[in-house]
Amino acid sequence: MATQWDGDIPIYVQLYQQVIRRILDDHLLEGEALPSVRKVASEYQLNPVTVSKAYQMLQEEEIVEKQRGKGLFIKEGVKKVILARERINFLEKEWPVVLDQIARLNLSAEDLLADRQGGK
Amino acid sequence: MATQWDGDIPIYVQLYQQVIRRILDDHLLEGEALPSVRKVASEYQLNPVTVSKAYQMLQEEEIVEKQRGKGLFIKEGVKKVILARERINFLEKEWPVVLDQIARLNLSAEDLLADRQGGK
DNA sequence: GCTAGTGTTATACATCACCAATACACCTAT
DNA sequence: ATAGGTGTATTGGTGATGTATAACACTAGC
Repeated sequence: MATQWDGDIPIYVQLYQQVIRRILDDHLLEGEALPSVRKVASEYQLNPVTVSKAYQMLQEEEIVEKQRGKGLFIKEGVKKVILARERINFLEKEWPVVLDQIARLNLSAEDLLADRQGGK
Repeated sequence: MATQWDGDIPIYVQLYQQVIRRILDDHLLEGEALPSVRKVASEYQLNPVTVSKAYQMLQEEEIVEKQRGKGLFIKEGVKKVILARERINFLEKEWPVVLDQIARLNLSAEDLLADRQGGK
């Protein structure tokens, strides 16, 4: 889905982030298998090892489980954990920086949040 | 002021960003000289060439002007230009990504605006 | 003229992250 | 057993980053 890569971020990190996003968006469901490294690699014109590197991050974080010779599977109950973790990370790390920038640019966070559409 | 460097971003880019921020925050004023490369280098334990690299970016963007043998000086009228440029960049590139993430994490305006400090 | 201050350039160097090519180990089905 | 599907360990190349060192050209003050 990432039409192009952000040259400032390693591709395998972007792939990792994509999986996280797809889990949160219910495009990847718990219990499902990740697309194979070779499939992703051919889809994006990458080396399978590059994809594997992204998948290793997911294993280290216990988001995904390896079944030898079969593939990687999304663990049960993981969406909830990711959601909680990402919320904390966003609120503590990313959002304060954004707020700083908003203030520096003399913009209003209230206005920006109010102006979004489809918000509920 | 950056107590530590963000390992994911080249130091010279962070130095560049710092100058931009200091101009917007009125810590660096139009007409003023930038601190010399050697001073900054010694302050942060860096190589002068690394600092120079940041200063070159500022020259290429016409934010700063070289006076041979004297130093680099912030051009007049530049704050306004930077502010406009940064606003556009923020609204078109950064903010949409932030909004996406906010939606994905089901965060509300209350969550985001609750207890921030220094608000005006 | 001399000295000390500007930024810049050139060279060499070490290090590291990134990514690709290859080969390997494993599982499953036929 | 063979073929085709998993992920991955290894190796090597490339480029970016930052340092070290030195030299250069210019300005300012004495």
